[in-house]
Amino acid sequence: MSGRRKVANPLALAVLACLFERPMHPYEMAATMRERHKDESIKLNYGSLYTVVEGLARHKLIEPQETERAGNRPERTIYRITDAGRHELIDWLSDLICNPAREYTQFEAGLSLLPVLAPADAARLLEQRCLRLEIELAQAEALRTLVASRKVPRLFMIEAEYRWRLREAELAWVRGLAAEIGEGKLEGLAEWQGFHASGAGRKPPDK
Amino acid sequence: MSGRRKVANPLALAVLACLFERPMHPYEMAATMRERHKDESIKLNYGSLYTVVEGLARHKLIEPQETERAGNRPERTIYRITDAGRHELIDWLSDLICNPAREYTQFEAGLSLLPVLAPADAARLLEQRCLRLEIELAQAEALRTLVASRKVPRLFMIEAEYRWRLREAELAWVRGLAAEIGEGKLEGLAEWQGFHASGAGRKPPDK
DNA sequence: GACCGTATATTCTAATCAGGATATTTATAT
DNA sequence: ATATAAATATCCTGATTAGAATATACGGTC
Repeated sequence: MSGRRKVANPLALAVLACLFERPMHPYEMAATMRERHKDESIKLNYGSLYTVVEGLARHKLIEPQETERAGNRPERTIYRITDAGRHELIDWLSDLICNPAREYTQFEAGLSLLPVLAPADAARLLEQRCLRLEIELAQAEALRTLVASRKVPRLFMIEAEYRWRLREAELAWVRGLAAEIGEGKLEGLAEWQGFHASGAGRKPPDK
Repeated sequence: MSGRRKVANPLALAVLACLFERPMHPYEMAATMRERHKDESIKLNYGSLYTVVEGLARHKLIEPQETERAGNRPERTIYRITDAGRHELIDWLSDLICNPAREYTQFEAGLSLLPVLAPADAARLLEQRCLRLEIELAQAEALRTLVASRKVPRLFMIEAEYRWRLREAELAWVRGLAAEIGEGKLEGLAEWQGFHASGAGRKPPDK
């Protein structure tokens, strides 16, 4: 659970996890992550993947095993994990699991500036969000069914389950907030309205 | 609710919000955000702040109003928001509020790779997380009291309330998961254990 | 057999970002 | 009086990152 990591991108963790299983070339790692839907939890794009692999190799957490080519395709380098890499993987992963980290989400950023919007607009937008969250959750239902039918073991979709739970909690809370504003019950609503009625944010007259 | 923004860093949104109130120089924006605890929801550091302000000015969303110096301190530039900037602020903020965005959190990344850890270790780490979440929530209690005492209107801490709610939901879920693993009730646990008992992740013998 | 879309595989580049360096002023303690 | 710390204010630079560009192969269809 050491200090700052040499390679900090979570994608690097996914790379280590792939190579923990068996040696692969980068493109195959990407394919593996996609197939297992890990790219929904860890941002994956090729630009970053190759940079991250390079970084891991530079720090000896992984190393090239061989380069080969199939037919006339571009040559590809197969990497394997090192002992240091295995250690880093476990250490890093343990860290992520046991230490709640400060995260900066888009919605929280938006909420923190909510007073900028007029109360009525805010209420309408929050209701919109509820609708969209409901749609999202309905779509997730399909995946739930998949797990329930034992086609995919729950363990392998545990991160999706976590995401749903948080979305549900979010929905419940946002619904409440939208209602409170809509029904005029939020503390401080009068001031908020007053602030906007008195022309906040309009272009100030050039004196 | 347009496509990709010219300046995408949420800090830029905070800058626009500050200038929506009144003209300021960058350092004052930072001080304002800190004072209002907005830096807990929007990542703030000086390096980014000045870059972002420059970007906003380049795109005419804000513009320098005057430069002044107090005593012998570095000269400072006071910016004001433009009409385009006011529009962008409302548009962007509305977008954040009404569209649930895909977020990549550290914990979700960790969860998605949970099978890499041995079940017993995973359970222990998840319990650890619960303890730390409890501490976090206990500390937040102080802020709750502040709001309850009407020193700070609820509206101005609404983002913190949201964060607590999600943390509470997380705690409940993680507790459940840790218990299921600990008590051997998780579906697929036997396979997971077997996988680790059979030497997964140990250095493969060089044949 | 010519065409088109998708899969295989990597590299390049422009832009963004975080962290620290810099330099002065004011407040506090010695 | 002097040292030290904290606040004021900005800028620089290396590292990271995302998106696009590149190039070949394969599988199906008209």
